[in-house]
Amino acid sequence: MRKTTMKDIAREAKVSVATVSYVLNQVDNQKITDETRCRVLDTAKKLDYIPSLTARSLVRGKSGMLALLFTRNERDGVWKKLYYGMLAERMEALCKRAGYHLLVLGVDAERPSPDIEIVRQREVDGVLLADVKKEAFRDISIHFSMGVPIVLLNIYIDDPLFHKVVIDYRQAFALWRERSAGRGGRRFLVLDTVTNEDTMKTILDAAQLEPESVFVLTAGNADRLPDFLARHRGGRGAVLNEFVGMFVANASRDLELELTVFCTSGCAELLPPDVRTLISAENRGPLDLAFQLMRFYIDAKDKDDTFVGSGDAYGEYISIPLQ
Amino acid sequence: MRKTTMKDIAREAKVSVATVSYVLNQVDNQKITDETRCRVLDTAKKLDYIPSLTARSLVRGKSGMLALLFTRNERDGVWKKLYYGMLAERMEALCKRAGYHLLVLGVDAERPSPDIEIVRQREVDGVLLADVKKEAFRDISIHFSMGVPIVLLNIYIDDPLFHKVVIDYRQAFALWRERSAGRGGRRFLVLDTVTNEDTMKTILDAAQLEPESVFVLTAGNADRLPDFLARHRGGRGAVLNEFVGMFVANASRDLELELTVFCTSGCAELLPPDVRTLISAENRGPLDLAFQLMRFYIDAKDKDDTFVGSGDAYGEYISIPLQ
DNA sequence: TTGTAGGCGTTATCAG
DNA sequence: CTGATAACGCCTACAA
Repeated sequence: MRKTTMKDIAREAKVSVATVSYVLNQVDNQKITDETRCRVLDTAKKLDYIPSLTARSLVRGKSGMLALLFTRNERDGVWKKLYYGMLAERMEALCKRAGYHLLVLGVDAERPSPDIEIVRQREVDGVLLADVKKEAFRDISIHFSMGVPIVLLNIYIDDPLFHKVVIDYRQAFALWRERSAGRGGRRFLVLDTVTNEDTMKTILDAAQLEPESVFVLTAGNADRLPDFLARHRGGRGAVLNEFVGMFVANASRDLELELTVFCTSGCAELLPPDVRTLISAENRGPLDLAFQLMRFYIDAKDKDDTFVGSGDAYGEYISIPLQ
Repeated sequence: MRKTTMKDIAREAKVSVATVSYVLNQVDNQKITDETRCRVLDTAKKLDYIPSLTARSLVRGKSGMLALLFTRNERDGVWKKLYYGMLAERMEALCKRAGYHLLVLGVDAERPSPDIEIVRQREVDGVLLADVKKEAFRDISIHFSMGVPIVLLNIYIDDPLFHKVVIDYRQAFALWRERSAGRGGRRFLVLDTVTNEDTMKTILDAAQLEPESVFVLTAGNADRLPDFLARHRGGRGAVLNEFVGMFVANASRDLELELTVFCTSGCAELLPPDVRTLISAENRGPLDLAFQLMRFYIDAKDKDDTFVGSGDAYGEYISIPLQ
């Protein structure tokens, strides 16, 4: 037995498919008798009708799906995956509230193009992009220059074509230095891998630390972290994101460190009470703002086709301060 | 300027749409001249042709997407979200290798039906289901009784209709007791919220512990964990999953606990070296097996329509031992 | 070897 | 108020 379609309902309820469509979609500019409406609704229920979002997408030219894109990198450790996973989980919640479905797409660091194409193949309505290689942007701009609204999440890149929401690292590190000024001890920084080169550079510039005081957690070097931390015994450490923070906290027992974790994923609860935290205002992190921005551009595009791609509001960074 | 379609290519390359389709899909039962093939391929590239997976889905009757479903519960703490997120991240990797795209779907604990319907609306090809309420299964079986292959991930339920991959908790807890037999101290258990009642019961039965020695981490009670742990100073603790494990490790400094974490998400690296771990063989956890199983049933269904729904191989638990 | 045409399930534009 | 009917982009017998 095939899936029941509108045609089936129409036949059963003695009306036309058009009428069925009107009733089921509650089209308001069409007047339908209560009697027929009920008949349609009833037979729809009786036949266990399931609308086909595929067919709808085809005719509407958009899918009702949003995509989360992130780079899959060999060097990335578990912490990065936790970060992406959390992003997905939270984005799904946002999607649900907004009436969208979420497509999660890992992009191959070496060959980004085919993965990125999927966005257009599936007619995704909007994209959030997290941590992508600089070189990939050539491919990306080809795909997105006109068309799908796309917002970059915590990526610093000199391309006015994209909307960007970023952590204000300069401000955050300054605040960290200020807050931990009263105490002695060497300063250091522990962070996750960052695929995007410019973003990494921005972070390191803002940190104002010697290279030997910076530890980048990769898939393979976690065993060297304890040594690094021991060398900074009694020091003041900044840690980028909650997941790395949790790990560092665990690895730094009895080292009398003053840890400050930059909470960018809204999971400050994960951290033990003795570490300090820097959090975005009202706990509205980059994801929330990026999502909101994306929706804004989707709506704008729906209203006015000439809007997107004209370069109007592009190119601005939206910087999120931590406090 | 509209999206380029096959028709555009056909016109430009002076062939019919059928030929274009044959070439682009590499249909082998059709013989195409190398000359025309090249011409088609070239013009496709020139016109920047993007195939519409939407249209393809419509005609094929399936979408090329797999779904990860999980319940969103008010009581769930961050650890649960980490778990789901990790699931999503890893499942995406599996999907990519298998040539699928991943749809992530959070299900409202109170009103599961509408969320579950999406699977059919989008013509998803297969589903992995993680931790769903018992009552939801009535709705679920309506949707899935015939049709989409679905595998339950770590859910104990007395319904022979579903394929299930579960952790063998009885075995795991027995192993834990055996491994930690040499040491004194009270035993306890810390675990995440588990939405599915029968699963929770199975776990607690296998643990063989008094209620007061079990701590279920919810969104609101993390602050009471230190007290709980302190009451078990010097004891032997089992912890369910790496994320909770990390948190407990952090919260139990100087309490001289012997912690054993049941690693079900393949993230044992997250844990400090002084905690013990129980891991699935070859690090093939529930997710990997469930995914494999799902693919098997998808293939079976593709080959033979009468296969699925006949109840043949349904109802069996696939139990994963830890070691 | 290539072309024609019907259909996949919906939506939307016209007529009635 | 309701009904035909033409798209949407692609696939695939069946013809030529």
